[in-house]
Amino acid sequence: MRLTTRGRYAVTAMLDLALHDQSGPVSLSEIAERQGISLSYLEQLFSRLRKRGLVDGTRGPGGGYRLRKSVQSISVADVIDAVDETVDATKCGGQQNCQGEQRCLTHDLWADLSTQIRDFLDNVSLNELVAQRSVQVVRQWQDDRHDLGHDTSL
Amino acid sequence: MRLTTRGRYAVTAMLDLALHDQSGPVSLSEIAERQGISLSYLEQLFSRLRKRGLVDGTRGPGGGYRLRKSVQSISVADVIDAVDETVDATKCGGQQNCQGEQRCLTHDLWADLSTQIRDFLDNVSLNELVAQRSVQVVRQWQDDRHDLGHDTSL
DNA sequence: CAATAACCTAGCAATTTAGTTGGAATTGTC
DNA sequence: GACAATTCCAACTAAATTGCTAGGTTATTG
Repeated sequence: MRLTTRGRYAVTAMLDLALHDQSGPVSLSEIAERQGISLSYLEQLFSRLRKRGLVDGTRGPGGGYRLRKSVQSISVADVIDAVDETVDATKCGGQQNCQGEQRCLTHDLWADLSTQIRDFLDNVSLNELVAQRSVQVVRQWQDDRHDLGHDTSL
Repeated sequence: MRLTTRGRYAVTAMLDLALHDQSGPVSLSEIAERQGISLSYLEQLFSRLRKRGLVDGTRGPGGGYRLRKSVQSISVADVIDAVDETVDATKCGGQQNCQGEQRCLTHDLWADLSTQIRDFLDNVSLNELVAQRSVQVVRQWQDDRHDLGHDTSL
């Protein structure tokens, strides 16, 4: 199945955006610094997020990205789908041609698992993440750290 | 996370074993043929399964593998654990050092998801798979096909 | 015009994966 | 005892993927 660092990075970056876009667009370099993700890699991720209509980008000084939809209406599954084509535990992508032209013995098992994962991720929205205490704690830490000179070792 | 073809192959092979070991040891070449998995690759997988105590191997003509425990007591999670070290959606493996020395923003999300997946796979045992109608259908198909000359195109 | 930032394309080093190759060592059968 | 079947074992490989870099261009602000 396909649930990799790329998806994790995308969700983390989107959450960072959700936490900071009240005061206007958030630039990728801010996110890169706060979340410890390479800028160019973020650009690639946000290119996909933009094409999926999850964010809007504005160029030039003071520019950056904003969420296009409300935090309630963006699920973690939306974000992962945007960057990581499939969240599917079957080999065949649900096509039932896992072995030759036949379904493999365990097709249904993987199909069921995929459904479980999808249900879970569909039902977590960005605003639920924002509301989590653990997220707020980390957020505080990160904001403090990057308001001062950002010379903490990494 | 780590839930790849290797784990799928291992579960499929173990299920094949569960379906056929009433009549004595099952050789890997049988499984390879029935399930369309490379023999040498199966050998590598069964080496791990054996080290984890899930199967017993006997050499020589008429030899092969048998389940070491009952089908009730082997879960899908057991099998995947044996071949694919981690089923963990976090980057840090639960260590909370996902970003520098800090937890990343979304640590808890991935930890929760990992728990969900693990619960699901823990609660599916080989005998439940054996009992599934869809498995029996495919089994019938595969057995018929390989009892006759196995010249069906692949 | 200069700086900032999104946007775009190509490539790359490392890792992982599924598989191959080439062999032992063990055991049943003739 | 020869031989074949089979597990067992180690090293290698081709292909894909991943996270990232390099090197631009376009648009916008001041």
